Amino acid sequence: MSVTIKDIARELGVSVSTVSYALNGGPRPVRDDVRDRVLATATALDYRPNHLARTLITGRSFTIGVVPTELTTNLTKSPYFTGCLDGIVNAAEVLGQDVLLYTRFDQTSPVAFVNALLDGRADGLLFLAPAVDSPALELLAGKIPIAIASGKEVPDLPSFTCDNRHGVHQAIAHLVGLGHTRIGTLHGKLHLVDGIERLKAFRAAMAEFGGDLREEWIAGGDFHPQGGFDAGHQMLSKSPRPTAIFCANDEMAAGLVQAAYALGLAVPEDISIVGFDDAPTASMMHPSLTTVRQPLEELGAAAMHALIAQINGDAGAPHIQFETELIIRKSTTSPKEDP
Amino acid sequence: MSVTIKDIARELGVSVSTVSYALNGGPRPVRDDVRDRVLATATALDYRPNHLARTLITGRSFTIGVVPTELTTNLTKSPYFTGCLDGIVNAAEVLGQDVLLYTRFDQTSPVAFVNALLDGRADGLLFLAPAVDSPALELLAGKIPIAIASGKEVPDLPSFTCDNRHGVHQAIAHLVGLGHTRIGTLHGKLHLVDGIERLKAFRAAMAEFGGDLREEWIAGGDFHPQGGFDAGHQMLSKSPRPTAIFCANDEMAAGLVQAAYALGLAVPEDISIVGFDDAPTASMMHPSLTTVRQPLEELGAAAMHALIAQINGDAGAPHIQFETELIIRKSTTSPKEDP
DNA sequence: CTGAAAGCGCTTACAG
DNA sequence: CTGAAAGCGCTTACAG
Repeated sequence: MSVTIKDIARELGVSVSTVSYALNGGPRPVRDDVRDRVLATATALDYRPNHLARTLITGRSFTIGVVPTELTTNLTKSPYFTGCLDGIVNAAEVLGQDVLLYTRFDQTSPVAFVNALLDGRADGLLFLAPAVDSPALELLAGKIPIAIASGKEVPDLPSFTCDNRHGVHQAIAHLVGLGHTRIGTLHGKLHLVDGIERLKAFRAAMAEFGGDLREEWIAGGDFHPQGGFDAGHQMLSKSPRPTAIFCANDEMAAGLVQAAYALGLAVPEDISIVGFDDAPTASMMHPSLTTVRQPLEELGAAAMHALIAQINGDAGAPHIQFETELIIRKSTTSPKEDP
Repeated sequence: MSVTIKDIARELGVSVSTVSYALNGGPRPVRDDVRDRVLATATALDYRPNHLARTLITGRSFTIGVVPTELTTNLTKSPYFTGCLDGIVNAAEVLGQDVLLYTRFDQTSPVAFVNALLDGRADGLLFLAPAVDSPALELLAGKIPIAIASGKEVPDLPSFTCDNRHGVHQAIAHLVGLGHTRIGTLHGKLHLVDGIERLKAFRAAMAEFGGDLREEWIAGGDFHPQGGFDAGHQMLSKSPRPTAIFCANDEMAAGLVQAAYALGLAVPEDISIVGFDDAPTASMMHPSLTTVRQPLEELGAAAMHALIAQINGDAGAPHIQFETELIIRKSTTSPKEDP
């Protein structure tokens, strides 16, 4: 039904190999006039190469599969996801790769999941914040090139994260510097590396600075705005409440700000709030959000480059931690004097 | 190198057709014990079906290609894009489709571009805000199922937009109702339908309401925050300046707010600002943004469903306009009395 | 420089 | 219920 190299070959009375080599410009030489006629006929017949057939033979699809954590609804609403994807897509263009989003997740079995990822369409897989307990990475390792963004380190697989420990330390040091001692945290999902590490780093920093660490000032917000609102609302309703709260991402911080407002609290006067990521919204919120910036685009792009390097046979599986940067805005100030 | 149905057939001493039918559960019946042995052997050998080979024969990839307007850097930073993509991805999961992002654009020739999109990997193409002068749609029509989001209507192709005319009318009516007569606009890209229609609707509404329409209060902002800042800064520096500005999207509105602040103007006291889209940032900005909401997720999802219907042979190419909704927030108020 | 042929991993008529 | 074979549209040794 669609035009193939066979049609061109028949039309011209040459072999399909000649057509193939002419179309590809090599590697076998083709007589100039033959090549010209092949090209002209291809255009005349409106020939279009079939990427599938070529990939089936060459084993290269020039397509990278992106595997998000899990398909929660509104995946693309996540600033983490879009930030990384941005870097990935930009790098993909430079590297001549297309991006296949694996949006279907067969939760019934890891095997089905893994099979779906190994169906031949992608030359490599880029995992975005994989769950630490996901068996997928182990099942996949060695079977296809893989790079990991914001996941746990796996031997022989390149991985890219931000320096969570240092980032959280910057945030807590900032709050302590402002005079806070009663500091709480809204942590993220604890099956994700970023969730685990930021909570751990929070505890470590509080211990280091001798802050007033109370378990009721530690709550989970699932990395989502609503979770931040709910957990924050509960934490701020208690007495005594913290004078500052570190949130493991900006989305929870946004929810927390709303919770504070709902309780009639002023931000930052009554409660200082720090986020993480420096999502696009952070600078536009009211008040603008003090946050720990991680370079998500660079992270996604670096993972993409490492993946392509791996596909091309370049050895090396770097584990890179990107530096974080504390961005001080208007959501933090010194605590009020105790009454 | 990887395990194929041939390996299973050889292992069991049956034909590849039997293996194929057993694996697929039909359509040809396979004796129960044979089927069980095939399945067991497939698992034992760690067999994984090759999606490419199957697609090559069946002509169905269960993959939809998403074609963004153009690959500007930071594509995924656009709330329009992520909003639509969100709906697309959600619908894709429901419909059992994967999403291929066409990120490489061969700007050198429309033919090369079209060929890339017709390479066999996608069963259908979903265009996001295609340029009105792009030859791609005409070249592609009839060769592959297509659905269009926020593009111009093409006969026989399903298309989905919001009701730009009514949306802009709502915005201007709101401003006029507040007492504004000196109203300007920051328009978007004029090679996109949304850009064209919103500007046209602005002129129409101003004519209808008898507002003070001046050409120097009409400027282009390219749909980007920086463009909104630049064009807004210039417009607000002039004298007389408008008391209200309608922006063709929220990103430009955000830039315009910054421009107003940079000039020492208060929002909304000195200048009322209305956006379009109701992007996630709109409610979090300071001041929160009055804007015309269009249901981007629904729009993306509807386009996806129409595309799949088309692939499945269901006739009909609906041209649907989604209703807009005016969301009144804090960036608009009555103009100050003239001094 | 060129052609005939094998083969990538599948599906599916065709013939029992 | 099953096997042998053709074929999807390509690339690439093999043999001139």
